Amino acid sequence: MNSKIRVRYAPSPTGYIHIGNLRTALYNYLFARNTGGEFIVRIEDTDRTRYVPGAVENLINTLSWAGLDYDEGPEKGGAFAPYYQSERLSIYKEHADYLIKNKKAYYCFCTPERLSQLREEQKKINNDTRYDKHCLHLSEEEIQKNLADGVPYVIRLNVEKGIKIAFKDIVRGDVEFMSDIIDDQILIKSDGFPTYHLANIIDDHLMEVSHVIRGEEWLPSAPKHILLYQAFGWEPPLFAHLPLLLNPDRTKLSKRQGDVAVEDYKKKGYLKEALINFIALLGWTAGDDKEIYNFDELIKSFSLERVNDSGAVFDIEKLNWLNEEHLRAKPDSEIVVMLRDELQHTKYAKDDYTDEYLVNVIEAMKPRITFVKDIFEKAPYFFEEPETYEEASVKKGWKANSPDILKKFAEKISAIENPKKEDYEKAIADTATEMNVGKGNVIHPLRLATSGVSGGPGINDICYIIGKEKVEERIKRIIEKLG
RNA sequence: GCGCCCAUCGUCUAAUCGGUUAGGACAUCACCCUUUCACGGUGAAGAUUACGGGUUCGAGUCCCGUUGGGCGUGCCA
Repeated sequence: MNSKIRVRYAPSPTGYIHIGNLRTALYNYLFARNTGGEFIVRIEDTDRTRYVPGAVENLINTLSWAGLDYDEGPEKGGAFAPYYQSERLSIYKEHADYLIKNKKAYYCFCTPERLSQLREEQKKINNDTRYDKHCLHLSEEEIQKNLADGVPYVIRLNVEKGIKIAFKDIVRGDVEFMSDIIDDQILIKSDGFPTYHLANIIDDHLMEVSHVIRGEEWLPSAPKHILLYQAFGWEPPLFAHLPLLLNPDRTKLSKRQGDVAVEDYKKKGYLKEALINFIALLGWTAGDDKEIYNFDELIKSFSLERVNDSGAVFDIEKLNWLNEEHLRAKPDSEIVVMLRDELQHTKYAKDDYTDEYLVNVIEAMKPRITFVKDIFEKAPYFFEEPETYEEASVKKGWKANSPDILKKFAEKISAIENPKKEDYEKAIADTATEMNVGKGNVIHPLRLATSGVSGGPGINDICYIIGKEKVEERIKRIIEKLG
C-alpha cells in the first residue's frame, strides 16, 4: 500500500451525473481533503457503445458547480496522465499480454452466439451461468492459428476454483467470497478495449490509488478485482463500499421514481450547499446532533469509519428543509444575483428593479420560501398590481366601511414624504382611532388592497417596499373594484 | 436459483469496552409569538431496536437461526 492517500472518482461518460454518483464523488473528495490526500478524476470510457458526446464536459461542470475540485484529471492533467481510459489502451494490452504469458489469463474465441446458448442451457439447470472454460483447453497450435486467421477473440481471467478470497472493507468489515462462484471474467473485449474490471485495477495501481471508495453495487465484483491484483502480484488498495441511495420503496434510487440527475436538482433551484449537506448526511454522520454543515465543516468532520452500512432513502422533505436553512444563511448580496437570474425567466424580465428594492423583497420573503424563485409565485405583488383578490379573504376582511377606512389611511400617508415603516404603522393606528375601529379593520383591507392575499410579510413591510405611490394606487383600485 | 450486503420512530440517524426513561433532526399535530402567512420558541405523538433462540446479573450492542429487503450474477460501468 502507498503511504500517501490518493482516491479517485471514476465515472463513465454516459450522460448526466446521478445523485448517488455525486455522493460517491463527495465522499472521495471529503476523505481526500480531510486527510491531506489527493483526489483524482478518471474517465472510464471503455464502452464505446455507451459513449455520449458532451458527457465529460457536463461531468466536469457538475463537479465544479458542486465545488469538488480535483487535483488530477481530465482538462487538468497530472503526473499519471492520461486520465481517459480510452487513451490508455496500449497499457491495458501490455498488461493483458503479461497475464497470458503467465497463464493467469487466456484467449477465448467463443462467439457471442455460443455464449448465449451456453447461458440458456445453464439457466435451465440451476441459473448458474458461468463460462465453461472451453477455450482454456485449446492447444497452442489452435490458438496461434486462430490468431493468425484473425478470428475475433476476448481475453479471459482464469479463475481457479476452491480459493477463498477475503478482504477487509472499511465500512463493512470482513467480507469473504469463494472463487467457485466467480466467472472467468472478460478482461479485453473483442474490440480491443478493456472491461471495467481490468482497466480499473491497472489504473488504480499505476495511479497509486490508496483507497477505492465506491458504491455497494461494486461489492460483488470486488473479489474479481482482488484476484486480478494477485495475478499481477500487486498489493490491492483498501476498499470502502458505500451504502446505496434508495427510492422511497427502498429499491436503488432510479429515474422512474423521481429526479436522479444532479442537473435536475440544480434546475429546480436547490443550492449546492443544501444538496451537498444533504447527501453527505445520507450514509454518514459525525456522531453528534449537528445537521447543518457548510463545506469546510464537512471536510473537517468527515471520516470513512463513520460511514453507515445500510442503504438510505432519499427524502426530499429533508432536502427542502436544508435548502431553506442554507438560503436563510446566505448573504442578500448573493441572493440578489440569483433572484436577478430567475427574474429573466419571468414575465417581469423587462422591468427595472434596483438592488435595494430586490434586497428589501428578499429580506421580507426569505423566511417564507424554499427556493429563490418561490418569491415570484408567493409574492407577485412586489412586481405587479394584484389582478384579483383572494375570495376567502375578501369575504372575511372586506367590510362595508373598508373603503372609507382605506380612504382615511390614504389621506394620512399622502401627507408624509417618503414614509418609513414606522410611519405606516402610525398611520394605521391613527386611522383606526379616528374611525373608531380596531386596527384589524385597517390592516386586513390594506393587505388585500396591496397584495390581493391574506398572507405574507408584515403590512408595514409590504407598504414600505412597494412605496407610497403604489399603495395609493392600489387602494384606489380596490375601492373601484370592490366598492 | 446462487453469492454477497443490510435490518433502531414514516424518513435520515445517535447510543465508548454490553448497564440510557432508546437521544436528535425532517415530516405531522398543538400551543406561544405575529391582528396575516411564515421564521422562531415550547411541547405532543411517533421505536415491544424485523422475528426467534442463545451467552450474560444485564443485549439495540455478542453468537446462531428465521424472515424481509437490497445489490450482483453482461464482450455495461
